[in-house]
Amino acid sequence: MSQEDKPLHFIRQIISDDVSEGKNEGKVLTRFPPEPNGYLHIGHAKSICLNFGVAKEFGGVTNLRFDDTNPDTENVEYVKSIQEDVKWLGFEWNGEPLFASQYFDKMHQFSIELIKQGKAYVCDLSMDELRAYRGTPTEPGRESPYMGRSIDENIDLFQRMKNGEFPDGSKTLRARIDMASPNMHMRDPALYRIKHSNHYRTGNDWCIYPMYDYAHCLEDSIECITHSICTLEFEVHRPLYDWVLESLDVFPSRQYEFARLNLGYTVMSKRKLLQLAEEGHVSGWDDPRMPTISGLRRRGYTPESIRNFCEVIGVTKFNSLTDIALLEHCVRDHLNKVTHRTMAVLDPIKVVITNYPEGQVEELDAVNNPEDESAGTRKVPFTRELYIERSDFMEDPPRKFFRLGIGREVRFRWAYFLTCHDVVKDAEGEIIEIHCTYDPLTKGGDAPDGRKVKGTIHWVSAEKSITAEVRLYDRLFTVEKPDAGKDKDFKEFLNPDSLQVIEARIEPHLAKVAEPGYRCQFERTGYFCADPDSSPSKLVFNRTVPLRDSWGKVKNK
RNA sequence: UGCCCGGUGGUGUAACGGUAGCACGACAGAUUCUGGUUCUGUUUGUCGGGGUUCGAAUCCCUGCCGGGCAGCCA
Repeated sequence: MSQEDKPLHFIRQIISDDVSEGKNEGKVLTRFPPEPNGYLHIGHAKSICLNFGVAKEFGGVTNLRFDDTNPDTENVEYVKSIQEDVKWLGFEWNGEPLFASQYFDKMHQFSIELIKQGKAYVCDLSMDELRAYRGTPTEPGRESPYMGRSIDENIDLFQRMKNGEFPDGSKTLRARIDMASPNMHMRDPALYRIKHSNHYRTGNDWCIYPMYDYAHCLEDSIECITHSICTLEFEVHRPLYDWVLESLDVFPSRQYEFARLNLGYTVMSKRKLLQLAEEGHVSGWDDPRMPTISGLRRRGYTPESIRNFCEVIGVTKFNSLTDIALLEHCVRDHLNKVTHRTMAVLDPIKVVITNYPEGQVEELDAVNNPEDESAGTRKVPFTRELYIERSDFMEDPPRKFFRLGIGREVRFRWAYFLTCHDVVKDAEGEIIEIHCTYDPLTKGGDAPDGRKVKGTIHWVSAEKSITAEVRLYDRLFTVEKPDAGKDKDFKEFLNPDSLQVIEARIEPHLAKVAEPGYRCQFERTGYFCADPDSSPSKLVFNRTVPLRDSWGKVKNK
């Protein structure tokens, strides 16, 4: 999609206006601020593409900043994976990765300033008491009995909180705003809580940690972020964001909110993804069925296709549910252009060519990618005994079936026209062999007499093909909104058939080229990607996405 | 029931007071050595009611519907 084609969604509009008005000297600085408490998913990709994309469009850059203000849930494994995923998606952040924890000293200084202004106080209310004092969305809260403490007393108490004199949960530092505000977040929100926890970066330097609402705006301001883009649920936090920055008279970063991505037949919360990984419903965060970046990567998705998806879904403030078909379209669209074709038989049945010489092997030329002539050709061995898909043969086919049947002639891709004459069955009546004859004059796939066939099917040599494990994935859940039910756990909707492992027969040349991460199209079936589990001695492929199948639709009618 | 934010075909979006368009999906056809790709066509929409205006998806009022807010999570 070219620059001009990109819709001017409301975030682009705001930034474009700011730049043309000369706000911040026309500079644009955004940030991507993940909390390192889980792996990134496709919803984060939307945010990444937005933040990095829009900054770049207007000549700006983007900071990668880890919002590590809660040491209980965060760790370096996540920090590492997040950096990998952002890079893999094709984005480059400004300078070194940044960490909220780098600013703990500054944030602490700022809070002393707030206390001195009379805008913050130490509160001894317990969590339960605070809940009672806070009121509800429809009823105002009540002022804390500790609100009237003197500035000196607050400074002393806050110092002692920092020094570790008090146990977890015994005190908080709170902003003094308005307990009667209709906005719950303005009812004297907690700024700092006591947490005697070891932080993966600051160790035991701190036993008080800043809350999101206090920390995030300051992180933005300290870095002079011009446009702080976040999701809709933070909309009601914006008055507090502005309150902190205005009270401290620091760089006025501005927060803008857009609707997070919801995708059908999956879940998008880190908590739920963690649950799936930890409880073994999937093999881990990078299981190819997961909507994580690492899962999609392992599944065979390309960064280009994910970026394109993030562009076409748009950016609005409307809560929507995006059709998974759109994501699949994006990956097919890209893979169609770039992947080599190869023949792989997923559910093999043997074909014997009764008039083909025993022991003869022909190396036939096959086109690698009809969409890209520069992809060249390869040799495929053709022999007397072949495998084809079981579904490509029917003993008593309906009229619309264009594949092999008794008395029917079809083209074997890049090879010959073959006509079926007979089948061999086992004791149960199951077909175990299909007997055909070939027409030597049709070598290469065309008949010199101009004869046409309705169907072309793929095949591999029984003798020369190799085996590979193929993992066929289906949607992880059986319903479009697995987490919609209030009384039903989302795991009740897990699809028991989301993974099917089969043994396929594939073209021998794949043994040489299919390094883990190698993507290709198995003709007529789908796009596949060699898994990290794959090795030269045991090839393993993941099905990224099946090809569109208009025959499947006809058949199922 | 308080406050905040939303509502355009089946889905996702565009239209910035002036012809409701695009993409995905679905359906039909053409092309094709992949029932893939490509191409063509069809289908379906401004939440309701008032107003302002020559003219409203757009501005105003009102109703309805959906989402968010009561962590010492982010």
